[in-house]
Amino acid sequence: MAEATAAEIPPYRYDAQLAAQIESCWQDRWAASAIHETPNPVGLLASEQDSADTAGKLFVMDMFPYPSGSGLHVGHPLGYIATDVYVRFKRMCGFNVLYTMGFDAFGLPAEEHARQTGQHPRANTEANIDNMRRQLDRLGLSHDKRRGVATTDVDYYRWTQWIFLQIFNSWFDSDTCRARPIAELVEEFSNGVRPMPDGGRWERLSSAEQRQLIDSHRLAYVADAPVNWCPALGTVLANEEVTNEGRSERGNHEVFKRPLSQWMMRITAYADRLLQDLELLDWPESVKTMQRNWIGRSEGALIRFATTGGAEAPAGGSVAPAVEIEVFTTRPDTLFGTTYMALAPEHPLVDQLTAEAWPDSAAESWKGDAATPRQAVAAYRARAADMSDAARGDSKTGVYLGVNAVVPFSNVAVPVFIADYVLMGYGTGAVMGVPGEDQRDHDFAEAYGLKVIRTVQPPADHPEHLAYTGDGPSINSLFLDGSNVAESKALILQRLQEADAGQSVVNYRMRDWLFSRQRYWGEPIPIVFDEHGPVALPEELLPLELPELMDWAPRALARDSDPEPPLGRVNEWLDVELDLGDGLRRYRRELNTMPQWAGSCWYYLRYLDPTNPEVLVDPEVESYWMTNSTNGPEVGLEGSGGVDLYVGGVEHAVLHLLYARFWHKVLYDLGHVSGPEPFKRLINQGYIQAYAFKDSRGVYVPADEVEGSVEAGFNHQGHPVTRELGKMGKSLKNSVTPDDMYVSYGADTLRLYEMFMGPIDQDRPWETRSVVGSQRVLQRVWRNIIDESSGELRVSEDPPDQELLRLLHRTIDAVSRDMEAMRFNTAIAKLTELNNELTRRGEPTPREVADVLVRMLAPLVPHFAEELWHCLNGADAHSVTQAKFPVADAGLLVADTVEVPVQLNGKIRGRVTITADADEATAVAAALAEPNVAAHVAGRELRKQLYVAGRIITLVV
RNA sequence: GCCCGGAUGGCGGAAUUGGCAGACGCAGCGGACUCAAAAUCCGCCGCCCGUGAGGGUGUGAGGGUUCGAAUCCCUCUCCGGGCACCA
Repeated sequence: MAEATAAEIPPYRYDAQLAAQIESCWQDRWAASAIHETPNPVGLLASEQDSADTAGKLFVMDMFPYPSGSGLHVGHPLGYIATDVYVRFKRMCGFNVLYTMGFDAFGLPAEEHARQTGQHPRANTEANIDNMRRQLDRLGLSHDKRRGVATTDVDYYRWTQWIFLQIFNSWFDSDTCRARPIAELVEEFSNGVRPMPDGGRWERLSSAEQRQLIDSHRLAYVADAPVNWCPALGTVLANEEVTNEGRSERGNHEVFKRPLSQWMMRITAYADRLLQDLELLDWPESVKTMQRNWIGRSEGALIRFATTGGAEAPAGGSVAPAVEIEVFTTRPDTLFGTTYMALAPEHPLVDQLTAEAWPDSAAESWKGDAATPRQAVAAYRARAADMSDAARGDSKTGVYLGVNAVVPFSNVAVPVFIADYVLMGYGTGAVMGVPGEDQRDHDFAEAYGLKVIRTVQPPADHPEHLAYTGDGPSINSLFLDGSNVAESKALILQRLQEADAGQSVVNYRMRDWLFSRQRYWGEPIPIVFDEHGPVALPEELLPLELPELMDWAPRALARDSDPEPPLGRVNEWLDVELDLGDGLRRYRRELNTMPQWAGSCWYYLRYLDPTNPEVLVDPEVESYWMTNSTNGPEVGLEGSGGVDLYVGGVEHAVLHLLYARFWHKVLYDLGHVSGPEPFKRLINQGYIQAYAFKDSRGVYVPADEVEGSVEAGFNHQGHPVTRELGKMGKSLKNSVTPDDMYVSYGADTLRLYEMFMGPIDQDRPWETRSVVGSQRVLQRVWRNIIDESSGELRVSEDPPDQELLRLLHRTIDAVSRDMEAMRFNTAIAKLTELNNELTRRGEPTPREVADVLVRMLAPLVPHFAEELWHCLNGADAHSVTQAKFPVADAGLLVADTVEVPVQLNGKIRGRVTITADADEATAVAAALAEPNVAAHVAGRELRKQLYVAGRIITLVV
């Protein structure tokens, strides 16, 4: 059978076998000649050769992958292929392009996978990286291999720790709105330039108090806060890592709020800058919107309410100081519609406020069936604590504290409740209940029989049972009456300020970033503790290496257990004797590690100067690659700096991309980078989807074992199954691996197919049976240049005729523009059209055409093009990588004559061929002479005529 | 509920942003070559009427602007994504 096959298939046909030979041959030669290595302007990676003739620099990146170990499917490399095609194109246009790929190897995914396979995370991670490298190398990606860092490299995380120390040793100066070294804060406090928060004097504080004050200003700080504890993962999680349903983003496990002492990053200090600087970025609008929503800026007012009644004076004390409740509201204009007050159950004032006994005014429904307010509060709190945030969702419940609050100006007393629907985490954890203008408050008021006072006049047809949130004149509002919402807001704010009862304020939804993880596989935090708190390790002690632990798995997996960092199991590591300036002393190490996001916050910077032992990145190298003002005609986006093009999945819209922007801004403030933003242009590549099949029980069956068709129905081992479209992956049993495609078609065919499937940012369904189309295209190109049976060139030395030459240059023009705009699907279509014309002619291809065609194909199918390039130019020729991308001859783009459609009363009635520079009269005359047009005009009077040059002739009769 | 995207042949998609709807590919149909099949090459391929030339109709639905609308405006339907007691 093998013989028969060999006899039938021409020996030099471009098939999977030949493709594999070509691909491995050229990959070896490219590697040997270091052809993809990109020089830096200075430093260890500078080149001796002068590279002055380049068109400029370009820094292109993919979001680096987690080496998760289950290997790649064909959906993973979509973005990588796209960047590689673009990078190769730009190199051929003369750009000095930085392009490489690293691995995000610390963190939960890698450790969870290691846990499942039982291997040590380091061994597992290294094996996974090797496997992924092999799969990716096979695609022929033109990475500069010298620059591909892994976040788990000691040489890399040494600098992650260094950045942590930079952040720890900084504070946010809200006057200048930027981070400054902590030493400057100490200086300002001690020399009196900056007033102390409590009005005291720096020298009067003990050294422990001084440290406490300073520590409370740091951008990285330890705080006791309610955090997201995920027992199943054995760690706490950032808000960004918890889903709306109150479960872990990774693994979908239960998450509970519990107070713990944890490392936090003061990202909230940067909320406004993170928001404003989005304007500088060329990012998808949807990602910007997600970040805006996450930051959640809202303008409103803080209003203070006095309270009456309530708890008696503390034992032994005199009179209890008047307790004030502070609320945040975006609608201060509705103040006089306040008919109750509601606090979060966890609100710190609740204990002070709660009365000993129910006052006479208390309605039965407010008491929660309890004998005293304290009992009611205790019962209600116990119930609330047991529920996740999400579960607290739907109900509108609460209990009365037995105490009243007083509305400023009107002096109306309103009852104070604690209520589920008020969240401690937003605003002040207390709201003024305004049933007239807020639907949630309206629901609550209805449930507890509270009054509804409208303070904005609703339209006549507004239903009685609904809150009115629109604009209108204020009513029932004393001095606000008659003003509209905006006017009333301004007016009440002014009066509140004068009365010292409130002020305008900006509130954010975003919280500080919880930075500790009770996990082994992460960067150790370079901090030790003495009896007063955290002490930074000096830079000389970096890297602080992660100890090799055999017993690394998390243990605390029960719901009520406490987090237990694995690093605490190593006694000799836990306690350490150091001389940090005060002589040799014992310290206790920080046992938590950094979250998965730490390493990915700055890897793009290390790509620039990966081997620099002195600094994170040489400033000259950094500003060379990260300044993009000279590059591209974009208006209004200059000055952000950053990676020229960043491609990755939309799933990182708020996590990685927000954290990285935050770190970059801190580094910018401290003078370590030259611009305020890390990624100037962002593209989210779409997902590759695939059909998945379910049997009658609803269980997924392997998609590659399913037979049948849409018409005939699908079946698996004789049983009918149903088809659906979903994300490719193990869970849907619908993965197709690149390795499968390499065996059947070769890497270049896979590249071409993935780029041809559709626009880069669109989801698209994978169809293995369509891949053959891309292979056939390459086979036809091959046949137009190489004789399949002899392997000889099929190229003529004659110049192409005018018609072919014009087609060639039209193709160059269109393909260049498509490549620049990353519209690879249409670029491929146009190349296919040109090649189809060559096939149609059936003659040997003119060398000039073959040469240009091969160069245009080189970015898309680099091995294939390299092979043909050397067939055309001899084995000793330089690489097609170093050839110039063809430039269209403008003179050949305009034809002498054009065929123009004729539109009569809105319908196309024919086509006429006229000279390209014909005027309207000539064009219309030609149109009227066209038989079919003439027949339709049939003597009627021409009412209107129009000629859009080269496009259309429009006639109206 | 709010905010973004989408919807074009049997399928993936194209249309220079208001100017020939369906490029290119898959699938399908017909032909050439072949003893035959595969491969290759040539042709057809939205729907309806017509032998044909051609005519009608057609870009989720309805309306509008325009000489001209897949593209702009209004109303609606469906699909995908994000946010959601955020005071």
